[in-house]
Amino acid sequence: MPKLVDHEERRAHIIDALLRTAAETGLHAVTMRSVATEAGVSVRLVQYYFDTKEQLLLAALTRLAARMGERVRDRVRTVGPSPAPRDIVEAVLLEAVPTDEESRTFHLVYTAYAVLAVTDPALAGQPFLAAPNEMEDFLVGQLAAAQRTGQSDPRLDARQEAVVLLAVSAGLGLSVLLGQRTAQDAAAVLRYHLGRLFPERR
Amino acid sequence: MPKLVDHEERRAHIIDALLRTAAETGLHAVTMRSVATEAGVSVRLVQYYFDTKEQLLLAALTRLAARMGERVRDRVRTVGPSPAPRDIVEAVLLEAVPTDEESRTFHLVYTAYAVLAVTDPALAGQPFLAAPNEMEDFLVGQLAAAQRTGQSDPRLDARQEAVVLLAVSAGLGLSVLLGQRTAQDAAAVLRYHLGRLFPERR
DNA sequence: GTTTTTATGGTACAAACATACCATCAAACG
DNA sequence: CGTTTGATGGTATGTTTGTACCATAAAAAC
Repeated sequence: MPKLVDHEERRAHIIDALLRTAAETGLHAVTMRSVATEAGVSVRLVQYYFDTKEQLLLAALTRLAARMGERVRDRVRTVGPSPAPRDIVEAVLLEAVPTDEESRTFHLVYTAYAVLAVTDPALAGQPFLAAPNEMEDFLVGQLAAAQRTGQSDPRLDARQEAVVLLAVSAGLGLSVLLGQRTAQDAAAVLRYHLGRLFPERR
Repeated sequence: MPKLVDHEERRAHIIDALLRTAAETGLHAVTMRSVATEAGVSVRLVQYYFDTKEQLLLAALTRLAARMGERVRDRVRTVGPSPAPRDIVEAVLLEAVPTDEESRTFHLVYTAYAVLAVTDPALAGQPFLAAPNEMEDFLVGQLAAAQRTGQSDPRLDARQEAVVLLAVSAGLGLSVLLGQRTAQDAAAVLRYHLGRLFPERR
C-alpha cells in the first residue's frame, strides 16, 4: 500500500471544498470538476472517496448538519455561568443569523439544500425535520422554566411561542442572506422580540 | 403572416409551464426541453418567444412576483367591509402560508429563485427587496393605526413588530413548504401571535 | 523479493444541454 | 398574384456533465 492516508480527513477536506464552491457559485452549479479543482485534487480522487455525486452531496449535507449542531452547542456553552433561560434562548436563536463568513456559508448552503430536498427524493427530509423539532422541544422547555420562575408570563402558550421564535429566527436569517437586512439589524429585532417574551422586572 | 398570435398569451402559457415543472422537479432541473414539453410546444418556440434561457427565467420571475402581488391585493379586498387592522394584517400574512396548490407552487419556486439570486448575479435582487420593504411599510401603517385606535398597545415599536411579523410569516411558510408543519398549524400559530399583538378587549 | 493492496492520475464516453441554423407554411400586403 | 413576413418544426453543433475504464507508483504482507 502507499501512503495509507486518513480517509475521514480526506473526505472532510473535499466536502469543505464543496461547501466553499456551493457558497460562491450556488449549490446547483456544483460539479465534480469544480469541487476537485477547489480541493486541489483530481476528479478521480473525488470519485474514489465518494463514489457518485449524489453520495458526495449527501455526505456534505450530513457534515453540514453536524457542524450546525456543534455551533449551537458551542454558543450555549459560552453563554456564561448560571444563565437565565432568556440568555440561552437568545444564544440559540442568534445562531440562525449569519454573522461571520462561515455562518453565512453554512446557512446559504443549508437553505439551498432545504429547497432542493422539497423536490429531490434522494435527499430525505431527515435533517430538515429532526433538528428543528428537537430545537422546538428545547425551546418549549426553556420557556416553561422561565414561566415557572416568573421570568415570563405564565399565561403564554410555550409551545406556540417556541414555534414563533423558530419562525422569526429562520425568517430573519433568510432576510440577512438575501441582503435585505444586516445581521446587526436582525439581531436587534430578535432581541426586541425576546424583550417582549421576557419582560424586564423593575 | 400566418395566424398572427397573441404574443403575451403565448409567453404566459410557456411561463406557466415553467412554473409547473419547476414546482415538480425543482428550479435547477428546469430545461428548455422540459418547459417545451410541458407547454406542449417545440423547443424552437420557446426560443422564439424568449431568446435565451436566462431571459425565460427572468420573465418567469417577473410574472411570479406580479402574481404574488395580485394574490395579496385580492386577499385584502375580500376581507369584508370596514375591516380592523388586525383583519387586514392577518389576511396579508396568511398569503405567505401555502395552502392551495397554486400558492404552494408560487412559494416554492419563489424561494428557489431567492436562493438562486444570492449567488447568480443575473438575477438582480430587485423583486426580493422592493416587495418586502413595501410590505413592511404597509404593516407599520396598519400597526400604527391600531395603536391610535386602542386596538394595540401604544408602547410597542410598530417598525420592529412589523419586521417580526414578516419574519414569522416567512419562517412559517418555509416550514410548511418543507413539510414540517401543515398549513393549518402554521395559520394557527400566526393567529396566536396576532392575538398577542392585538389583545381582545373584554 | 515477489505479490497483493491502496491511492492516485489521466482519459475516454455517452448523455444532456443551450443555442444556432435551415426549412416551410400560411396569412397579409401591395 | 406574387412577395414579404410572422410563426413554427426539425436538426446540427459545440460544450459540459457524471461516470467508467486503464494505468501506475508505492507501501505493506508474506
